[in-house]
Amino acid sequence: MDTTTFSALSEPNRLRIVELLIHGPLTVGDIADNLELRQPQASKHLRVLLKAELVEVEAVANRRNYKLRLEPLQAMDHWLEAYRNIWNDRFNNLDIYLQKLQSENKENNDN
Amino acid sequence: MDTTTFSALSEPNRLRIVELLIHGPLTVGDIADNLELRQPQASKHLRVLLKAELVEVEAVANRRNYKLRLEPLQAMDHWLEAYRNIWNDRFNNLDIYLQKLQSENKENNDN
DNA sequence: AGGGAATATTCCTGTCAAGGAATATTCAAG
DNA sequence: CTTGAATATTCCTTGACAGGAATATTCCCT
Repeated sequence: MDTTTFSALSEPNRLRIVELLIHGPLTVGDIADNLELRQPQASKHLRVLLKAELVEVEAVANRRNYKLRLEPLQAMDHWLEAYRNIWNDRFNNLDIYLQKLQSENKENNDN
Repeated sequence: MDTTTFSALSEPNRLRIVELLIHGPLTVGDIADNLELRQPQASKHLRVLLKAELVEVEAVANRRNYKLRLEPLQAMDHWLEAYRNIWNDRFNNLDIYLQKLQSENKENNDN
């Protein structure tokens, strides 16, 4: 897992940008307006997201359409899998434990 | 989604600590040895992970056993869900497209 | 060609984080 | 109660990063 993804998302405004772009590509100005950022800061944050490959640009005339890239998020998802296994196991163990309790309880009632 | 989790994991050594603790609780010294960190740096990184609630401590005598906490990772997993939906949709669309191509091809062969 | 809109870049400044080195704290054992 | 092991904390220095303000760039339109 590459820390650049985490690094890019550790800045609140950049996280908000990523969350905003989930609905579709947006222009720098639109992003700045939506998040109440000044245009230069929006540009700067987008440049970081670009280097982290969390975003891609399409230039159309004067404007730049920034679009979300899913690959780094998929990598995160894949990285999480090892941990997901842990909490799933724990859930399963709890489940088995409860079933065991229940069957023991049934036996007691049968006596 | 809280940026403190991303922030904590954006430091390579801290990420390595989290990846190391997946196998079970470890002592500060063990962590430092495993990752070839100096003890004070290990302590400092653990303090950050502690504040981010990615880790918890159990003091036993002289030592401190640091143990992974899954909640922030579960939160990340939950946050990713919105994006997972996107790439699943895309996969489904591609799948449907391929099925459509296949059935059209069959029709052509039938003619 | 010139003006204005959209965006990027630069410069400056303040803040924060990380590593190194040294020191403080806490605990068990003799 | 002293020593040594394990850990935390402090101080210092350095580098990265974010925001503000100003400016540069690129493009369309007339």
